[in-house]
Amino acid sequence: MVTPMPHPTPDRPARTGRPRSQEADAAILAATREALVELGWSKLTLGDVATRAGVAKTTLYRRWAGKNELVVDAVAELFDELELPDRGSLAADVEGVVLQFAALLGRPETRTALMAVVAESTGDEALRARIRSSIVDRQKRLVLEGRGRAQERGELPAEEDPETAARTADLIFDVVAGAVVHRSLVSCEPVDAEWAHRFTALLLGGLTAAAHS
Amino acid sequence: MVTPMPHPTPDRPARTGRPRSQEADAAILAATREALVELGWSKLTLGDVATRAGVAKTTLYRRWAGKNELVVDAVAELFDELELPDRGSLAADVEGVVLQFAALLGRPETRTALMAVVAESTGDEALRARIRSSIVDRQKRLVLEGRGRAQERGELPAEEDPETAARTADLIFDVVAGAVVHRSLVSCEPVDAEWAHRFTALLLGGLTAAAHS
Amino acid sequence: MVTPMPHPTPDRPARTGRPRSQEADAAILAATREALVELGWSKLTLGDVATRAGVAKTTLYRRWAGKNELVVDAVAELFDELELPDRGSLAADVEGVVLQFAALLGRPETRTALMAVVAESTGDEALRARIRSSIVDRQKRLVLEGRGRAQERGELPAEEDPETAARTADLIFDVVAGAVVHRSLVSCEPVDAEWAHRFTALLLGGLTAAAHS
Amino acid sequence: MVTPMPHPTPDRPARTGRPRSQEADAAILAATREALVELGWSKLTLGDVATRAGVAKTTLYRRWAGKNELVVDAVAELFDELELPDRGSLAADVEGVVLQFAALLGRPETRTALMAVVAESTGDEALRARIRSSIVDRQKRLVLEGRGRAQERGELPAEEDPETAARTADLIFDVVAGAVVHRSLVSCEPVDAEWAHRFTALLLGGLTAAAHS
DNA sequence: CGCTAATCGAGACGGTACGTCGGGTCTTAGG
DNA sequence: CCTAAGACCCGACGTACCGTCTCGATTAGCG
Repeated sequence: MVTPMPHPTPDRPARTGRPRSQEADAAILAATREALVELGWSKLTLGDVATRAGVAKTTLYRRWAGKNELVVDAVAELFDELELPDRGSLAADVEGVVLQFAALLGRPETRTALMAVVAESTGDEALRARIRSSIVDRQKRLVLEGRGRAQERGELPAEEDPETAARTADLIFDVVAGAVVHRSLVSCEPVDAEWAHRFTALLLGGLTAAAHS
Repeated sequence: MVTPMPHPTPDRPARTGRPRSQEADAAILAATREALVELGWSKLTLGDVATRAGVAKTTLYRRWAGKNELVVDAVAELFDELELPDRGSLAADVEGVVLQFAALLGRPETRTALMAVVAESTGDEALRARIRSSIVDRQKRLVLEGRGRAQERGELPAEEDPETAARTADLIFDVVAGAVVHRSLVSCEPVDAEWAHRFTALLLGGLTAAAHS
Repeated sequence: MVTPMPHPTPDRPARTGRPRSQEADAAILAATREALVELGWSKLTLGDVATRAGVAKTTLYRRWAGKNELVVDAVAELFDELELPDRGSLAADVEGVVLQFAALLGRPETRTALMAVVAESTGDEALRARIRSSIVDRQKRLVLEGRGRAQERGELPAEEDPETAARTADLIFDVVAGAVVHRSLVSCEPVDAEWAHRFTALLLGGLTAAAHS
Repeated sequence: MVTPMPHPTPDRPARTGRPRSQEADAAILAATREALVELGWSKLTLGDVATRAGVAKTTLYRRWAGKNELVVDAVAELFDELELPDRGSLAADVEGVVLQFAALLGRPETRTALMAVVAESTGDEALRARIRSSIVDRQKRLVLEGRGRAQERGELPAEEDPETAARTADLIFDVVAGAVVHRSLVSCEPVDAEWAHRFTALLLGGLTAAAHS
């Protein structure tokens, strides 16, 4: 399957014929999330999603090329909820976003879908790219935003080398996201305020120590 | 499927009837890894595994309750390869194990299977427990071993409170494993010597900073 | 199996969705007869029939509930070939239909299938009814037709009591069909012109004798 | 399968090793009849028969080559029950044996097994021979016995030509057995005293009429 | 207002894999 | 040599989804 009808139709207005139903899209995505919660990834069925959405299977396949694409889209928007409210200090900001992220991963549709699509993507470069652009990379904004805010506050020095800065941001992103995901989904231990505090201390301590070396 | 014959038979010796073939077990696990590499998780078929192993499908179902259980067992032993060779310093040890772990995750059977079974486990407590006991928890030994060695060397102080020590070990484990997995499988960036070095600096810096606070 | 979709749909027109393929039905029934000849009843496989018919197994199961039902339908129409050509006398007509019937039972698909479905039907009232309505009862027409023709010729008197007439017709039917089947399939002796002649003499002699008593 | 261990061991006394259990044979045959009644032919399982008989599958396969052979043996002896008690006249004798035969066919194990093994035999000459020798031909004695008795009584003339006599006996056998089986198993109508009387009248009338021609 | 064309629902289609079951064989330990 | 037990290979079962396809029936915008 190669995305036979790429997706709605961004700019090609399809000026003739019956237009696609907007409600169908919303109903399908909602039904997908609902089914994910109830059934998990592997037992989720496109036919079942169609039934839940009150839609024909054909309608579903006209818009998405398969399970992977559908679930990625259904889950992606959930990740846009993450924000970085200004809590006054870098440490507080980090703890805040860690807890927010953990709360997101605690929701069944998210925890199920995230790992599943990542797993599915290991042999599919196109899917991997879609995940990164739709989900992962969009969250790096949080790191950059947090660093910018900390620099404004004077908690962190302005970086000299932009390349080093980018690499450090990537490192932080992998450490934060990886640790929270691992704690939450693999170790299956709670990401509570206490853990967030200890983790934040470790991270910021490491950053300042690394900066002085 | 309800795990009709949970697994071989550890202590119930099944003293009657033809004994189960030891070679079949080995052939099945090897075939599973081979098929994982070639096909990936979702296209892996138990019938195909049986064929590759030169074994009847029923033989396979006698021993494992399904795809998940089989793959967990097939992959678990790969993780036992990880070791902690003494490289003379804590930093060198950490970098070594990070690179080793990354190399393991770079192998197709591992990268494919690990995320998939974790994903599958989000709605299945029994599977989650099996993964933890067969794969995850066994690697915590590396953290404990590394810390012990560092304490012998005098790089780290002997911990005062055993509970705090355990929590710190868990934290470190989640940070290391999570960061490497995230870097490798989600961000899809290489875990090379340079990244390992930067990560180790961050981790150890954070540890000593946290210890002084 | 509980006849999930009893059969095509005689009067319910199923006005929505893609209509069922007529060609598929014909191909399946033909493939069934072919497979019966080659393999016999017990080695006939629905999967194999589907393959021969160039049809998916599901298509087959959509229409028939199992092997029995399929074979009954596949064989039933063969029995409609039987006719009662006017040979000028009752005796000649009877001999003719006996030989025709024997020829039909000599064909491998018929001889194999008939006994098998009858055997299967001993514990299945629904199947028994299906066989009677699809195969057996339809041949009683031959008895009635032959009697009518003989009465027109004056060979037999018009019956007085319709109930007695019906019972006699049933008796004749059982005697003719039973004797031919038994001779052909159980005793495994040829039903040739000579046997047909002797049998006809016995039957007609008995009828006239019984009529006079 | 070609009867790997022909059958018990008629004259070869197997003078060494543990002797075969006599009780096992009886238990297996009884269990076979029991299972036939409950399950019918096609759902009868050799494993199930073994379990019912309290015997290992191996034991069963050592004695019989398969389902067909086993069932033939299990059913054959039931047919030896048929007798021809002297009722004083040929007509009464015939009616008696017809009713006896119908009663036998009314028993579930008989009705099920008879047709099934006959059906199975259509493509297997060896099985056909086994059935004929074990079941069918043994019943011809009834015809011969009845004729002999009728000749003693003077109801029938002594036959002149032995070949004609044999052919007539075969014809009668096919007509009687066929009609009763067809009435009972195919038409599914009761073989009661009334039907037996009408049938006997037809048969004997036909015989005397044919004899005069 | 009618045409054109893409949409919608429904459901049948050819496939592939599932997990189970029965057949018949083989391999144990024990009688 | 037999027996009970049970694992073995094999092949068919009937089911579930897959992704595609054909239907008749809606909707739009354009002429």
